[in-house]
Amino acid sequence: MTVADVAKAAGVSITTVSHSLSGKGRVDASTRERVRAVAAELGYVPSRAARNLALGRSDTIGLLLPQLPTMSLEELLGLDYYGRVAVAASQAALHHGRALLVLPGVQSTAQLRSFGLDGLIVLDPILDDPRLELLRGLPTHTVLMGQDPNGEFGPAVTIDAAGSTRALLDHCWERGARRIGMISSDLAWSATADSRDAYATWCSEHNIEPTLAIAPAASAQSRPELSSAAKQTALDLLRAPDRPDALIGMLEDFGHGIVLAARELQLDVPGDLLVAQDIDDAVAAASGITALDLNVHTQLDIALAMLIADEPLPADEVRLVSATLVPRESTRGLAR
Amino acid sequence: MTVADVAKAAGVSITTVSHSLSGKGRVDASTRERVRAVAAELGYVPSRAARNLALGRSDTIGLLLPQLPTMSLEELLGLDYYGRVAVAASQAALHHGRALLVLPGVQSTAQLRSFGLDGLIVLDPILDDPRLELLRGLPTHTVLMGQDPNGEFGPAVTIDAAGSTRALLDHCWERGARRIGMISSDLAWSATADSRDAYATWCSEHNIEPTLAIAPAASAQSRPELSSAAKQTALDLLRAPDRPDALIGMLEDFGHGIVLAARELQLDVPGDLLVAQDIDDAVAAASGITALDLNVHTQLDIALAMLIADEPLPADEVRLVSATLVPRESTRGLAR
DNA sequence: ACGAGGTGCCAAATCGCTTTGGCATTGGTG
DNA sequence: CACCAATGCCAAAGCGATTTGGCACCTCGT
Repeated sequence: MTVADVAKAAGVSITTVSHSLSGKGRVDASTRERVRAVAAELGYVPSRAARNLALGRSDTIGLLLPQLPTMSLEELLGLDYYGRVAVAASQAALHHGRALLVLPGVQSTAQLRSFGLDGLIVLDPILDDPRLELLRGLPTHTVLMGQDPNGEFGPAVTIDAAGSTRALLDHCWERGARRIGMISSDLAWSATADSRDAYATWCSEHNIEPTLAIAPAASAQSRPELSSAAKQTALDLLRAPDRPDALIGMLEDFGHGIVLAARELQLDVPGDLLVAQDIDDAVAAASGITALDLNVHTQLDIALAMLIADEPLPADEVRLVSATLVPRESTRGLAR
Repeated sequence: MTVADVAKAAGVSITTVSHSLSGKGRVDASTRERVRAVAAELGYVPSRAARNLALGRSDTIGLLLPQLPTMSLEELLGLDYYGRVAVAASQAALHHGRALLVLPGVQSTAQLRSFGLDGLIVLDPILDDPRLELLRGLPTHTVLMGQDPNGEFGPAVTIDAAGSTRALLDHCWERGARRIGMISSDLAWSATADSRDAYATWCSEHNIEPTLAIAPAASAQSRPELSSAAKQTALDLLRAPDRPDALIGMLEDFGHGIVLAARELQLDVPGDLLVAQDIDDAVAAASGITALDLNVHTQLDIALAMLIADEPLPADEVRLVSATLVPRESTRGLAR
């Protein structure tokens, strides 16, 4: 079933069929409708390969999933977040009339090029991300989703890490916490650094001594290790004299780890300790842990709009998206 | 950068370049290596569109995500499972040298055809699935992942629902439970029906009165409603005289709902009640709920192998994959 | 009545690759 | 020496769409 078949059936030329279907050339309205009817009748669907070749574009966008040096791909991708983004990105792309290729573990520029993408979303770049090297000289338009660690690539769409962190802190403050600690990770996301800075600033504004601990995540081999790393770190903090009355976990599963630590020390959440996490997920929802919704759909809509835009965007174009606080049981309020 | 450029640079014909790179025609070994070197030097990557057009295939496989009539796509897709499958399928496809398109919410056959797929995985078909209608007369090879509700389409790869259910039951039995109840859902997956049948059979084999309850999931609008539906159902069962000493939840979040119910009734898990779930996810892992690992990677490997196989598979080819029991705290054992 | 300008349609070139069929050249054989 | 087969290479014909440029015809305005 090709244009030629439709042309023959409609008694017109191939050109006229193409013009009729695309609405581009000069075709009599009645002819155009007739051709369209014939095409529909025959169930004609244009060959994507031929279109791509003729038009020089593929209407396909890639989603480059992250890689961490130590954590195996399987484990890392076990994080709900990446699955959610993959599905949400596919939806958004379809919505914009594009197809989306999910790309985990792409190794070489050649492989990346071989997909003939005409747009690429790079998810959660980290410092010295090996993937960024692949992008050099790539003819494809690229948008980072997450913060650019070197400030070298762009454009990007990212969560307003500072604002989001402050939202979490403010929320705990409102609920009565006065010694709010943060458990960050050693992952080289620059959002991590921004959040810590925001935390330090916020503390000094509120005349609070910051309590920042780093839980080892970069060396974790599996997902449960993330929460137990957070748990150990939380235990140390909570055993200290003058223990925090609120703890914020800055990675998936950290909130849960903190809750486990509290339980072990027989501390009530939220009676003795408020707990929050900087990213929402199924575990946080199920455990009633207050968290930030990163508004993945919004981020992806923006990313796609940037990719699809006619003129290429300036490399320093960075669009910030605010996270939405989802208050839950874990920050309802301290006992007194 | 085209074959013509490489040909010119290497001083050979286009044919020779093509043959050298594909290793297909008759080319002198030294010439072939020289051409390859030149191509690598120039960073030549063949145009996928041109390949696809010439070869008449796209090396691209689609993953058709499920749709439920009532639950919104966003909510349904919020289930971790689909995100995990999407990412795992992408990995598997890449591994087989294919690209994978994630397709949520595809509406028409025409849209489906427009992607020029040469393989399609249909995830979790339900009874009267509107998507199955789209497949009629589709030139594309199709494999169902999940059970075929009408037994009409095939081939398929699916979890051995009966065997898996029995594995869960046996596990609870070994851990001392003697009144094992099941909370199933009203979703029209045929695996659901198979599991219930297996449950009935198992019970009669063990001379046990079955305790089967159906929690409303098909009408749920959001994910938390799933666990609260399971919770309500569990409450009813647990308040009954001669309450079950084990409950198995047959849908994501059901295990958690059961745990919530037990907590509300001050029943200890696993001291007073064993809890298990038929599908593993982050919440089950975090809550220490015993669950079945559906071995998504294995299923996908098989599905891809079936799609890629040279001769088309018989429509009744169904490959069963066993689920793996992941024992956790929730079934450690009853108090006495 | 004649040219200008607009309208409706089409033939042919193009995108970049694969593959068929054929032409020399070489090497081995009777 | 003549013949056949094998080898190395290439020109050209697809794949199925888009798009350019041009040909006829029609309709005005003068």
